Amino acid sequence: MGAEIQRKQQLINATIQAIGETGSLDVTVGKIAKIAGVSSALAFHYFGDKEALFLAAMRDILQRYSRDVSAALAVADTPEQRLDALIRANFGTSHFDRGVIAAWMNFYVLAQRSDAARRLLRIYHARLLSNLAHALRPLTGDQARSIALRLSAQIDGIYLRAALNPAGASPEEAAAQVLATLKRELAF
Amino acid sequence: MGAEIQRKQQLINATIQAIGETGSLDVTVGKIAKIAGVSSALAFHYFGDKEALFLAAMRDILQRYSRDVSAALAVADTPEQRLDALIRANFGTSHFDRGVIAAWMNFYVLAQRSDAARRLLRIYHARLLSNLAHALRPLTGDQARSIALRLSAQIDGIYLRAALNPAGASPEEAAAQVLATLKRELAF
Amino acid sequence: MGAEIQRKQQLINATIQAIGETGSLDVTVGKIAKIAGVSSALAFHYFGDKEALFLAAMRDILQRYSRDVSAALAVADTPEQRLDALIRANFGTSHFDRGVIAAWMNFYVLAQRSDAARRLLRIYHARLLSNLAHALRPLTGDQARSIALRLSAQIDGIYLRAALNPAGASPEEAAAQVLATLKRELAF
Amino acid sequence: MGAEIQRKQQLINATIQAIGETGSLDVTVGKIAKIAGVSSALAFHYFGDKEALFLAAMRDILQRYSRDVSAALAVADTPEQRLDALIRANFGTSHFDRGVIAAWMNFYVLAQRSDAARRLLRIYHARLLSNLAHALRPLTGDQARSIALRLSAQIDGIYLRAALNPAGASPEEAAAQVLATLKRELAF
DNA sequence: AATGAATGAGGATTCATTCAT
DNA sequence: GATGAATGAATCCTCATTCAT
Repeated sequence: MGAEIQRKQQLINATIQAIGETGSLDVTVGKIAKIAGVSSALAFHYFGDKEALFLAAMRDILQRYSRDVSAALAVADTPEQRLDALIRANFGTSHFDRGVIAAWMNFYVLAQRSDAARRLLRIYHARLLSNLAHALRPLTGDQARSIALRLSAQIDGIYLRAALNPAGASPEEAAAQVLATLKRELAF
Repeated sequence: MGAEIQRKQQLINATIQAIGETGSLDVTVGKIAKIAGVSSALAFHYFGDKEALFLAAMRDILQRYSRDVSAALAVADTPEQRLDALIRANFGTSHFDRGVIAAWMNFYVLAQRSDAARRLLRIYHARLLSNLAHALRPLTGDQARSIALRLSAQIDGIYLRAALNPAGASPEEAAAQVLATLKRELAF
Repeated sequence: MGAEIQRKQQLINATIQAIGETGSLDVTVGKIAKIAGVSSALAFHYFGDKEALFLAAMRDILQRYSRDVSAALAVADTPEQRLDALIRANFGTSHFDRGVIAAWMNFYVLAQRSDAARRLLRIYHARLLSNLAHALRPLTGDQARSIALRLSAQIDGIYLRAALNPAGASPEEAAAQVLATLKRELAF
Repeated sequence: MGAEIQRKQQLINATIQAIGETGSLDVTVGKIAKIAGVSSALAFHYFGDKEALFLAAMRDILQRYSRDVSAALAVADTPEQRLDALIRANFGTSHFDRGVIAAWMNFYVLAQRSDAARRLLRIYHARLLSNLAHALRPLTGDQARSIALRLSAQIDGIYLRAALNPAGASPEEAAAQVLATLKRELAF
């Protein structure tokens, strides 16, 4: 029982690591299993097929992200602090793990053909949007949703560039850009 | 001679179409060749291997985009018109062709492991940035580059969402969001 | 465990047979696998690639040959008997199996580009030479090695002709020729 | 017309060279043609198919060998000189060209399935045998043919070893071994 | 719960060969 | 006489997946 959860987590971690090494989903289940230290048959036993394994990994990544956000929001008292926390949460160092980056990029690809992936992505988008809008409302009223939209898109765009160009902007600078945009929105 | 160019273009178009149908690079060269109406051996004859074929397709997409941008800039007289043209050029209907979208998403994936892809992506990023900064300079002076950075990232982020969620914002609305951000930057 | 050894041996036997049917290494792994009654994937699973499979087959042939030689030497008491046994061991009927002949001919070809094959061939040459020289020493002293050299080369040459020309000399006649040369060497 | 002969010879030389570089017949006609500086289609035009091209190359090698033998015999006056010339002709430096060696090894392979190759090989064997026997007759009478058989086989066997082990015996030493055997036969 | 053994299906790539020009 | 263009047919090898144990 506990063993099952443990094995699954091992496999999920191995998946993220393996994807990170190749940069793509072209990783054999055999390789993932080897990293996890189990047989590939076990991966099928627990997840059914390869795509399910990848989705589980993505779900895991999103959950960790959610926890980060919750933790950050928990210690934020004012709307301004909330916004700051929300934005910074997207550029934490854990987001720049090779495996996590690769998972995200492939997630975008998968979202085009897999309903499950698309659904998951929508949820992430909606949650980010709603979090931002919620924090913005006291400050901007009706404009909240619209501003949240622009901010969240910019977050993804900046993440994309930072992730694909490690020599470029640092996570801190990346967050700073979004915060700058926020400042301008509030000033407007 | 002319035949070679023609065949190559056929294959490139077929590649984009095929990628669009699957949403991923998991398309057999055989399928691409069939769409192009030639043998798969010919694809190898002309491009060497599958990755080269895909890169050629991506290069083709970027070239068309460049042409669009140039054409749009050619009829813009003021800095404001320039910015408007640059932003709108990213949301033209051709960008929302299934094949083009799929190519972009997979391009992000490929950029993680293929030097050639990464190089190509950098060039695109740099050019967009430089175009925006150039148009901004007369209006914002020193701030131009920094603003351009935020705008270009937002362009990608908004494109990502629009592309992956056809039911969401329309291309026009997408462009409008970026223009809104521009307005706020200029007002600041 | 035992299954692995068994399957490998099946595949090796099938390889020898298949090579014998074509006379060359231009046999598909698929055909070999079919003869062995397993899937071609299994052949790759166990041997890695086609060349390794062929080398395993050649190693197998050489091992059987070694065993034949050992068995023959075991019942030989005098140097003369030893020499007779050694020479005859090279012309046993098992050497004239189509597959074995084909394997040898292709072995010579492979030896030109495969280090593993060349190494294997050297070992065979060295062992034959040393066996002959050892048996000759009591009879010829210092001349042993030099005589062994001439005898072993002649063995290969005569085998070559007998193998490629089944209508020519019989194995017995072939052995007789070498024994004749031995007689002359000893008489000298 | 003269052009045809020239082109054919170019292709034959290229074949021998190409085979020498790989050590096997696994050379593409394209590569051979490139070495020859012509199109691969031309090779087919002149030779019909790949095997015919290889056979032509082998025929060419055998002809040169024949010429060497004739030339050597032409200046030999006594039977002893004849034998010496015949034996040495088999170990001339031209026999140790990589391409020539590779051609021989592959010739043995081809002889197993190609009638044309087998026929060619028989002719070579028969001619060597007859040449040796002819030279031996004045010295050994009835024994000539039998001795010639042993010598010719030894020639092939020693060539095989020298060819496959360039670090081993030199051509001179190789010839010396056969001459030593000849001496013992004559002494017997 | 866990795996070793086995495979079907497929896919990239190669190459001898053809043929119109 | 000579070739560029084109392809059909293979073949090696991989891998997700299954299943008996």
